Amino acid sequence: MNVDRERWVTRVEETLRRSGHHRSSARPAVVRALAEAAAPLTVLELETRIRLVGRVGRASIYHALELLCRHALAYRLDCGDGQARYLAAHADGPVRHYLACGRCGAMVELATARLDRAIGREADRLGVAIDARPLVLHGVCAQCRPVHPAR
Amino acid sequence: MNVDRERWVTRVEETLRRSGHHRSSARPAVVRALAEAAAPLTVLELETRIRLVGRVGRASIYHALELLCRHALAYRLDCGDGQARYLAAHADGPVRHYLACGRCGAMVELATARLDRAIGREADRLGVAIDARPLVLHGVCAQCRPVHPAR
DNA sequence: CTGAGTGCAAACAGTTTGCATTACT
DNA sequence: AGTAATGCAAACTGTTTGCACTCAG
Repeated sequence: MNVDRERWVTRVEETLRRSGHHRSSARPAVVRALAEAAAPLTVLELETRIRLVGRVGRASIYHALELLCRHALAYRLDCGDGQARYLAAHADGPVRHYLACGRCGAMVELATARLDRAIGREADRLGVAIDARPLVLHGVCAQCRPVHPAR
Repeated sequence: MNVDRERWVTRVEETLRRSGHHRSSARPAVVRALAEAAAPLTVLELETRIRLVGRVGRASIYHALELLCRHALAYRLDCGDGQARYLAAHADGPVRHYLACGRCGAMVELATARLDRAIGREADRLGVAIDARPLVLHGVCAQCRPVHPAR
């Protein structure tokens, strides 16, 4: 929702400002692109979107993403295709998990509750701590399935 | 267990033989190293172990692993540290999931049942297919936890 | 003899880093 | 003025590929 995105942008700017970071051109562009993204984006996708507005060096994008992740303002996802994807870390609610469709490449959002509960129980049982970070499962989305398109 | 490993090696050799693949020096070394591994191994780790016995080119290791994965005889795991890890795909029982300890790097095996059930339900609900492949969660293992070392 | 395997070296892709320049505060 | 950000270019890392040579079937 748009409100969430606004709120996230605000939180990012405030967090970084309080940490003594300047507010210049490149990073805000990355933040804006991440905020408007419907799904996790690769660095190249981010760059493409940002280039629609202005020129930004790739190194700056990496710098910005690293900063965001370090402050837990964004997540870096590993989708298994050799390039990282980045996602805004909205503060409200639990982390979202995704299904990466091996056919069309879509990232389908999964319901978290059940999964998180199972993960939490397993963590308790083993006495380990499991990070609350987005999970990427692999499979085939509903649209791409050969039979039973829905169900 | 050793029986499983033996069985896996046999299955690998038979599967590849039936697919018209030769049986030469490098690949069997990779298979042996994978069979004896207690946890998923990186290519470098594999290479190191293989070098204890004889010389094998890195390209051959990659070739062999690609072949194994293509035949679903091994899994390639993404642990988020930029290098793939490989794991023998034992035929018996469900896939194993792991916790990668962010502190010591250990790969702790998780119980699959609960997790798989949650994943299966979510797949049904959304009408998607989710691959049965090993999952890598991130966190801190029991030994590395600051408080509550066990529990 | 044929087709697969091997392994060196070179190519590649994504990411990271060095550093001089620019810009914010 | 002082400190962080930018962005080019170069370095790095893990992985893939081209290819000549070797070897199993």
